[in-house]
Amino acid sequence: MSGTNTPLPPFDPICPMSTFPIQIGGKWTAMIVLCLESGPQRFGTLRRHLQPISAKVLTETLSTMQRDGLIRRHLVEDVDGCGVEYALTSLGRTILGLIEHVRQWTREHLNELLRLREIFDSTNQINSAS
Amino acid sequence: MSGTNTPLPPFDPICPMSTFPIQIGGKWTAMIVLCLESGPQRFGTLRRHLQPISAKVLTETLSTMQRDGLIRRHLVEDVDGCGVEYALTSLGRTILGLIEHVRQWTREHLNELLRLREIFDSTNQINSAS
DNA sequence: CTGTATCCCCTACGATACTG
DNA sequence: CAGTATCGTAGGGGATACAG
Repeated sequence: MSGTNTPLPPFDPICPMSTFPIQIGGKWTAMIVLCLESGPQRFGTLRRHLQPISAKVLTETLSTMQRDGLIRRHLVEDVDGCGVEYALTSLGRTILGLIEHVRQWTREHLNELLRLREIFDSTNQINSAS
Repeated sequence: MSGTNTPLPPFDPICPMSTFPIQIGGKWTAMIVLCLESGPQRFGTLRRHLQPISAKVLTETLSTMQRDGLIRRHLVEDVDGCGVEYALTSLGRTILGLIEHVRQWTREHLNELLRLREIFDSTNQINSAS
């Protein structure tokens, strides 16, 4: 009823690039590709969907992706005026395959990596006091 | 005879991460994994092999990789004294698969991406004079 | 709604010099 | 040979405010 809900799910925790950074393009590129997988999205929708992202960074990333031919931008007619939509190109869709491989690796091996990291950190007590 | 040549090829130009950054770990992580694919390597050999890398960054990267269980470090006996060798662990070997996928994507799609980028840049003449 | 324009900050990365 | 110790830097990312 309220109508302004995001039409997409709140965003699935993907491969946690913070713990082991496997990055495709910028920090948000892969997530944007995933957001666009099921169809074109508006700027505002992407923004809400990617939550803590700033307008500036989203604009920058989308611009770079358009430059590289990963997405296409087109205007849409809205009730209250102008709107913009972003859609994956066929080249952009090829990124989906890459992401899938990354996610698969993550599913299979990230836990072990994290476990070994913890063991290493607790073995070599580097920082405890100053 | 001279003996100090790098036993490995000068380094194959991999997926040019500078033109389209697809990064696994740090800037050099993937390349180090590739260097170690065919067997353990000494610190100095890696250094020469990765050429413009600084000792500090190489040390840092190797340390991180060891922490994450991607490589193992062990001492070796040399003619003139101490030496160190780095070798891939089984977990580290799983990265090879990831890299292969990235390289395949690169082979198949990077040229098109670069072409589209050039077209975009020449169409939107952004920077020419001030 | 869809962006620009600033400003700031932090972290990789790099250059250089020095040590066991 | 295999690193440490410093110092410096560039740029990616973030917060906030403003504009068409």
